[in-house]
Amino acid sequence: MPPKPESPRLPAALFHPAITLSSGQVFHWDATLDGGFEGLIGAMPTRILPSGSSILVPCGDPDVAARYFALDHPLEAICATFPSDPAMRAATDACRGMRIIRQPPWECLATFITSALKQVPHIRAMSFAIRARWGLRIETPSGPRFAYPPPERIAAATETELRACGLGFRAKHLLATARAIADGRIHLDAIASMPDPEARAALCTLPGVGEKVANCVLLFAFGRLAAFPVDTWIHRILSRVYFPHARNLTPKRLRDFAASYFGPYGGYAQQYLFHHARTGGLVLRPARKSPKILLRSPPPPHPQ
DNA sequence: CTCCAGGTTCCGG
DNA sequence: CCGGAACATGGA
Repeated sequence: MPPKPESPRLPAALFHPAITLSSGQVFHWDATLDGGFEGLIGAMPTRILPSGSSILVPCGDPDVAARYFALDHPLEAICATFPSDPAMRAATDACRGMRIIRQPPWECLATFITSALKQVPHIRAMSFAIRARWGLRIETPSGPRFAYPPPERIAAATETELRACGLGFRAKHLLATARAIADGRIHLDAIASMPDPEARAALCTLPGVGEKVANCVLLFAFGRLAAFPVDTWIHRILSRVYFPHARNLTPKRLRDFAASYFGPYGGYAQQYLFHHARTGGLVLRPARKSPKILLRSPPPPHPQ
């Protein structure tokens, strides 16, 4: 349905929803035919539609949307703090308007627990399966949607049921973490007010949460813009671009480098590098364990 | 068939 | 602190 003429309008001079919502920080939004997006912010049905230097909010609460999409982040100033090497500049140009959004902590944490060794489309599929099975059904103008189920709901599920959502070995981790939170052994809102190192350490006590997932939660839910998740892509980028001759890069060395090189908005820099590389802007061949050998002719058959 | 994916955990140097 | 291996599932 077309947006009503009186749709609330948010000023957003530098906000690119398509890049933001496809950049692998959140997984449950749908593009609409008119170039907008729809999804849930928590349990609030929301639709946004870019319109010039602002966005229309035909459905949902504009204030909630403004906070969720972090329209208060001073993007120009943030990008100005990035190091000015070629890779960083290219990524910054390619990702103009991408924002690090503020997700509800639990659904961010749970989703990234399921993300281990999965591709972005799989993470999305698992999120939808979990939502459809245990989430609150919410009617929206374009049909029903499902909120992410709270920890108590997942804590009451079985590992088998979670595996049926495609979680594999991640099912055990999500279940144990949901129970830790549902039982009150861990308080996410307490973590929200801790300094970065303490918050990171607290998150890492949860099953299925290591350095990388903890940093994703710090960055994508708690607005800790210096948090720098190192996944396979970022590992490749840092190795190839910044340590082209290093033999064995340890996680610790990459952490130390990232913290000092990318600065107070390292999380933004990380997300721009990640998305630019993942969308093909930075050509990075995956490191193969056994490099393929080019042959002039096909190898002869080799029956046993 | 093989390889890989927004990793974490557990184990032995 | 470091390197390896196991861990499920689905798509290329």
